[in-house]
Amino acid sequence: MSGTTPQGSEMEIVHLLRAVTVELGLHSARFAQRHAMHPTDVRALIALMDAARAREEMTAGRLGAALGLNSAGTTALVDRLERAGHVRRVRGERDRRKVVIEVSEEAVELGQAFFGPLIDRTVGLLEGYDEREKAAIRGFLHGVRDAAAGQD
Amino acid sequence: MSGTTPQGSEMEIVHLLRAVTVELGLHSARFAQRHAMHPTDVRALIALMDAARAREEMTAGRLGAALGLNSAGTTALVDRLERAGHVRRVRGERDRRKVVIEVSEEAVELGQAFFGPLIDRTVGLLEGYDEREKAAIRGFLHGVRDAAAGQD
DNA sequence: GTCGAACATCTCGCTCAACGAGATAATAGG
DNA sequence: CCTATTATCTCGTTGAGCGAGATGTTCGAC
Repeated sequence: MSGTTPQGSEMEIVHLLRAVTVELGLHSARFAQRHAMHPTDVRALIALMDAARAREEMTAGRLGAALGLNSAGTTALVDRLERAGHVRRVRGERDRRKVVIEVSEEAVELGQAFFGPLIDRTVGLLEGYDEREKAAIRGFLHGVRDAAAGQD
Repeated sequence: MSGTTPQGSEMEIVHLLRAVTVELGLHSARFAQRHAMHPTDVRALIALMDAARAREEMTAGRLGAALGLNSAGTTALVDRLERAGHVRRVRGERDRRKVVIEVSEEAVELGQAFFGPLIDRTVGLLEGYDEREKAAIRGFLHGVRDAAAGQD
């Protein structure tokens, strides 16, 4: 932050954005460590809860693909989560080759207890802004997401 | 998941923020994979470049602490980075127990080539907003960072 | 109906990042 | 100098994730 940048205002926000991603990552890491899980396990639970909210069935294969794991790694991941009681394996009804992964109630509550307060505080922050300001925040985040996703 | 959402507008931004952190994480992962590095190696290089920009010497011990590695892991990390030519070990002049880690020019250029365009696009985005909107973005990011850092 | 190809998941053996414990080397204080 | 302290490295182990291949399931062709 020592003023060597020509446009300090913009770069300050860039660094702030990076700081936010770092802090959110550390927050997830704390959740992982507190519950004796690995970062991958947390990402898996988040993916599973997202799927549940979208009323989509998440199979072992889809989960592995979403996390960038191969079949062996996915099996080990689901083994770990199942052993810890965070998920259940359910053989697909329609297609019995599939293994549908269901998040346990206990894991959902764990996640809400840990991430809920952060979400509430963020929503609280947003309520302090008017529509034009919120539109700016929304537009900026949208743009950054697309810039990061589109880049090569 | 939908326990506290009477207002969709705020939750949309919360999800957008999470999407941004996911995309930025994937962007770093692409950088790591393309250069045959691990996520930890990328985090290490970023920490080293931050230190360099702040004109601070980064020693092996401080680097390990910043990344949450113990001494053995830190040694292995620096070994990897040195073998790949991304950093150099330099024995401390004043205190010869210390090992100062310096980032190679080549690694700096690698990082700029990959992250520079994204930063430029982000700055470009920001230039489209007026001061009040930028203040809102800055304030929001600031608040989220503190909320994530302060929690528990 | 039965056969074989395609598919979804699991098992086995391996590699390598990170850990714990302890060794080695250098500084500072009495 | 001799001891406590600090900084880094070495050794042996653990465990997540990979590649290859085994097992069980569906579906179309005949």
